[in-house]
Amino acid sequence: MGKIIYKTKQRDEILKIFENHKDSCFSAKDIFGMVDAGETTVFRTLSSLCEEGIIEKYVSGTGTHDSSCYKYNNCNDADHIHMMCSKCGKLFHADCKFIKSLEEHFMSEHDFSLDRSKTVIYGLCKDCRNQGVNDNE
Amino acid sequence: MGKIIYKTKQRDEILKIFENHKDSCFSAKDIFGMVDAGETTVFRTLSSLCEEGIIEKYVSGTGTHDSSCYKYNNCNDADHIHMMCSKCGKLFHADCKFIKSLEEHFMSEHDFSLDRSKTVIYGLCKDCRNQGVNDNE
DNA sequence: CTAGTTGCAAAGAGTTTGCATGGCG
DNA sequence: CGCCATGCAAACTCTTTGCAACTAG
Repeated sequence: MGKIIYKTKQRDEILKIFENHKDSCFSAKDIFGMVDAGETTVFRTLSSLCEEGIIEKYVSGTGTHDSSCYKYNNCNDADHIHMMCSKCGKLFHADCKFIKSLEEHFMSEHDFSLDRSKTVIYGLCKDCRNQGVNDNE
Repeated sequence: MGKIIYKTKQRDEILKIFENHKDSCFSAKDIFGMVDAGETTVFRTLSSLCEEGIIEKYVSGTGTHDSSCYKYNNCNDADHIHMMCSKCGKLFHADCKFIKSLEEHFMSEHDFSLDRSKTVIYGLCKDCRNQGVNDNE
């Protein structure tokens, strides 16, 4: 059957970071800088945690060298979806009942079962819109 | 003022691919394999076309080696949003009025101006759901 | 002729793999 | 003690940059 997961210092440290910041996104590099573990271990542990469903992998298309980011998966019970500002890169929660009807719409009208944890709505957040700055880059 | 865009064989070939497959996504590598142009040129042309708003850049978080993909931008006049199946990777259109209210909701309730062309809804398409196969990878 | 374009080669960032060592169960 | 985890170094993928030759306007 499946492999046994060992409890090690490195895995523990990494896991704690996500548990203590359930709403934050971290890149592999972020994590690497925060724990006492090798790069390889960080990547491998992140992969494992993803497979185990404990964290979720996201892709941010903001910069030139885009790196994946990882976040604690507390979407199981919450009715929210993520919004990412394409300008500042911040991640927000749409934590409301509307999401329910969103899912229902996609299911009934488009035969598509929306995956709340994978979907990210892109756009501009309030602050970035108010700044009105239109820097093309 | 802005730079003049030259009409070259390479740019032309690349552009034609997108125009002839307005609903398909291509990675830089795909394009590279389809035209007679150097890798650098492909990347640079794709960037240019993005800046000009002719195509759009997407990020696909499906595999291990994630590469960006590019698609013709026919979103200017259409009221649709994209749905990508996390299993088969196919891209669908949600081409309906609901999107309007979706945008309105995010704006009024969350102060977030949704970017239709960047946003991709992830989930499972009809076919993949019906197959019922739950392959973990 | 001039400014934008091409493409090779090389650099660069992010991520994965090979392999020997180390540690949990 | 066996199997999984660790981490260094090296490989690999995707993308960008430098630079000299080229070409559209």
